[in-house]
Amino acid sequence: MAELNPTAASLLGFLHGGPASGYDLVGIAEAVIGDFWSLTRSQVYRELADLASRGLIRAQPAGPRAKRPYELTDAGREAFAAWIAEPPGPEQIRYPLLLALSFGSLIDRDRLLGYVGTHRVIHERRLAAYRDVKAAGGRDQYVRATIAFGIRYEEAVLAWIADLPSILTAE
Amino acid sequence: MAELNPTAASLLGFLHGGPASGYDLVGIAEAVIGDFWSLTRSQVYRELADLASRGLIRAQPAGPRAKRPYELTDAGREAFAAWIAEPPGPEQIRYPLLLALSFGSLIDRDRLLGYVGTHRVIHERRLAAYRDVKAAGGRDQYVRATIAFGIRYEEAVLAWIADLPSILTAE
DNA sequence: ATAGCCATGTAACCAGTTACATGATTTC
DNA sequence: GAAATCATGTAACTGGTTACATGGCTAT
Repeated sequence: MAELNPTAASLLGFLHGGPASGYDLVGIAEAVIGDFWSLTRSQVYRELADLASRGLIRAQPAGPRAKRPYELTDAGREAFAAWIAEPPGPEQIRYPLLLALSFGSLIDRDRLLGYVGTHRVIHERRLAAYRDVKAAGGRDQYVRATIAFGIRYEEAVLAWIADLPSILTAE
Repeated sequence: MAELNPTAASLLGFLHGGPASGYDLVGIAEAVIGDFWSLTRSQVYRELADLASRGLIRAQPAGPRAKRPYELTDAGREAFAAWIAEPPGPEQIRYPLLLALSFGSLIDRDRLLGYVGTHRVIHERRLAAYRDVKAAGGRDQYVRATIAFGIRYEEAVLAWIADLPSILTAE
């Protein structure tokens, strides 16, 4: 039995909450893990087709608008359990702003600072949004834990941006 | 003229420092941008072949061990300038530990805490390594700025991990 | 009835990873 | 002359993105 990739595994994870269609799953995934695990519609449909062909999920009779909910099978539950029993790998960060910054000596200084300013606004908004979610309370403790990560992360980025002038004007 | 992808663009960026072979570039990239922009050998050789076919770089006569250094062409310099003049996109984070945590209700609690502990050690080591680099000083201000990011980031992750028990024992 | 959104999916491409394969040079 | 390592690259696959295409349902 081939291994699950994390994206497929997360679909199985969400199906523990009951049957859902591809469309539903895209929405759930964006809301719950979208901040640190991106996925696209195409990918979801492809993985669902693959999971179904491997017997890990089963299509239910189509509902209105050809909505095709999938349900977990016992094999799917087992495959998820096997996946989650493996230690999670290291995180991957790809940050184009840092890439641009690495080549700071080849960029016009004002342009570079403009990029940083744009990102500062983005991170301020995200931090505010996370704080709103946190203040609203609710959700399960695990989702709250991921939001706590988001808050720490955004705070760190903003602190770093605040530090930048003193790093970049030196010399 | 098709756009450059960030990986190809970074190769052009490094070639501003003088001719370098694929092997050299892998080493430089890992050292300078590896913490927030991963790339593999295969990718580098493929991008170099592509850049050469587009006239953005030019192979120099091979040295010992078939070492084939490439140099920037004027067109390459222009292409890099055009790339860097575009605002950098949003960062992408893919963090399997957060994914596992999202499904915390489906995991044995001790196992989950074990995963977190493993990552705490990893982040502690990385933070220490960044601080060593910082203390050693030197390098250009832009590289120092990316290291400052790394320090802020690792500190944030560790602070979050320290918070976790209070988030997860509630309820 | 028609406009807008819901919901599905396919196709083509591009980027990233892993595994394989080879030969030259240096060091002992 | 053997072992280690430097340096190159190819092949095959997997995963991720973008663009395209279609039709059903709902609200007005």
